[in-house]
Amino acid sequence: MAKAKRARIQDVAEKAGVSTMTVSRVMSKDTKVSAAKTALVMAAVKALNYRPNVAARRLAGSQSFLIGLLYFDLDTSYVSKFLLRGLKSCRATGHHLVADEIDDDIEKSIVAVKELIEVTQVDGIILLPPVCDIPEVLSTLKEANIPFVRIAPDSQLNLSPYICMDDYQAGFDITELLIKQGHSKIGHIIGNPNQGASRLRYQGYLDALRSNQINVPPDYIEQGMFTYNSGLDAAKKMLALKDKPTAIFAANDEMAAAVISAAQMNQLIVPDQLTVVGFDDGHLATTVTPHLTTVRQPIQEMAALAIELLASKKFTDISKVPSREFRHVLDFEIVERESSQGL
Amino acid sequence: MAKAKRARIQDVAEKAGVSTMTVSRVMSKDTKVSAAKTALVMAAVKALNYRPNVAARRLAGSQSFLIGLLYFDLDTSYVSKFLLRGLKSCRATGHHLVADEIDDDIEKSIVAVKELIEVTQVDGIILLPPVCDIPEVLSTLKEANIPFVRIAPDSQLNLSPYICMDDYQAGFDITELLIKQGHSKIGHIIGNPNQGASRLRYQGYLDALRSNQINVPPDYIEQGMFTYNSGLDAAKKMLALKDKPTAIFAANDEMAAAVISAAQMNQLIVPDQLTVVGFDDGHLATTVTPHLTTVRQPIQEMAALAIELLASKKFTDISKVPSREFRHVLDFEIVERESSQGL
DNA sequence: AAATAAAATGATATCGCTAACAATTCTTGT
DNA sequence: ACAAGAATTGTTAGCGATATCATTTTATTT
Repeated sequence: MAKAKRARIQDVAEKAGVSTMTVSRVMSKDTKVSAAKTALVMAAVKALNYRPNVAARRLAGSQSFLIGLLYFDLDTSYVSKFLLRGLKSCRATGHHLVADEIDDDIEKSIVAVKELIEVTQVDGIILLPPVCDIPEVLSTLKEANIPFVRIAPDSQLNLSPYICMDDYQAGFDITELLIKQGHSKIGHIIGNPNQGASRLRYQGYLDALRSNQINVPPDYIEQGMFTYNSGLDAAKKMLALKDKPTAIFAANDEMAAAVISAAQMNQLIVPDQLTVVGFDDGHLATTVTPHLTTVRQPIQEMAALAIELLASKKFTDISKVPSREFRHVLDFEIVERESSQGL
Repeated sequence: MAKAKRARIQDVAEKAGVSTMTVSRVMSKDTKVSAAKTALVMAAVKALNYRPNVAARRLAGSQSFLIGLLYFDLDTSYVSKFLLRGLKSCRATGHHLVADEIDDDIEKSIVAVKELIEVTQVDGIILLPPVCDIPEVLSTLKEANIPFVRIAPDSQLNLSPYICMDDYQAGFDITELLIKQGHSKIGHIIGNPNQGASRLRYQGYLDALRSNQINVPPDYIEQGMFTYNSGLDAAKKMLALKDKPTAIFAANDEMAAAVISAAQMNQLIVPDQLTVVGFDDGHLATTVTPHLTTVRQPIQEMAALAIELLASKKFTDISKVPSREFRHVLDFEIVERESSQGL
């Protein structure tokens, strides 16, 4: 079987007995084409295994098929997971990803964003946390009238479509898991107060305790910053208590890893003498010993959905979409590993 | 100042007083154009700030302006550093990156590679370690006659251009740093024996000791696997010795982090009672406490160079390039942090 | 210096698709 | 049932570059 050349739009048009424009319309799902012709075209597309030539579309049309990604390099693992999956999804739609780092120098970053929009002509932009909550970035995008999707934003939820997971519920569930295992002396290390997720996870923790009629002393709750060091400090304090907790829920894996280190310094065996659970399921979760029980964030799924939303052009004219359709909540998953155990 | 539309090749041609083909030739550095015309064109290009339209080039020409990246998800931080920088470099040349994961299922992976070549029509491929040493992948690429660049390959160095750092020298230098600081009881945890870098770092360590007339007992050398756990086991053994080392050089940061944990379990203060150095300068290096003294791998620089090589088309016809030009060695850097200290 | 070969340059026809508008068919009100 | 308007479909002309081949210029040989 000789390798046939890639089918072109004309081949499809001929096979379906319609004009190329009709095929083009079907492919871009844009204008309305009668159901009958749509079916004909779809059949021809499938038969010929037709996939539009992206270069030609870009040249002829007004779309660039480029999607921008703005990130802040706090957590490389988060960014890279997102990126790798995003790249994959892009391939399916013929889009390409253009990534740009936002740093502490907001002014300079804004210039970079503007350049991204003007020079690269992206069709849409994805904002990773915490970029998705920088007012200057948001207003720049609004002004430029560029569609954008935010990942796990913390504020101004009616501003754009966004994708998130239910941090509150996850905090609740993982705390309740500990309770079901017989723990009642459960400590918590709160995450960086600047990030909304910290608050939600903390609230979930509190409510899980409350709904099970469990009281914990204020010493069982420490403020962390999502960093290893902050987790270490918090854990040291908590483990120095006369009546120490039997389980500690850290608001991310990095701090949970620190709790394990602190426990080891105190000759406490995890999980026998102290249960530790984290949040994120990043690389660290399976790096430290014992491996962390944690909440798996659906980062890959978020990436796929973000690309899909932007590619669908559903939000191209954002004013036509009721803001209640902005919210996309993805499921999380609790991954039980060796760092937790019943009493 | 009204925003002028982007200059096209025709604008440049007119301004330079030549044909569009001449401009095209200059832009793609392909055929020879007289020095005089080249200068004219370059001047016009600069004056108009002309940048070729990638979509048009792709449509008209035979290049796809796509570069494939094959990775194996061993070390997310490595991949993502590479990716982020690669994406940036691509923007400059108008290329795009298509990433594909290779996993343990080699057969399936080969299919994926073939698809990458045929469907995506990449102009070239970058192989990250350890993909760059999988014979099946290499032979597939050779057969398809696709230009490729390997990053830190271990074998068959005359097969393709490659980019690496001098692992041997880095192992030598960091060991000598410890010696200069007064250490002579220096242990080493060897990396995964399947990766050539392990051997080179180990050899550098040995030679640094030898050239300083230092002998260490065989107990000071342990085999690790580049994983945290393997490092932990190795460190425990070494720290249980009656005459323990005063410094340990682990062949990567992950194992070095484990050494620090082991030290803490043994009530040893790092760096006062034990100096620990790693290799990589990944995320972990500044996550653990104390921060690791380590060798910074020039990953970003490697990414930039890889894209540059592929974009330059210098290696399009690999048979015309003497294999001595394959080798590109980039400088490393020793980063001193708190985990090391003189005696 | 004429003849020939080699190198540099230019003209033209696409590449595969969509924008913009023209033509056709289908609704619908009266 | 017929005209006016709405919805669908088709026609044509590029988008901005390169491939290919034709032409001109320059270098080389005798």
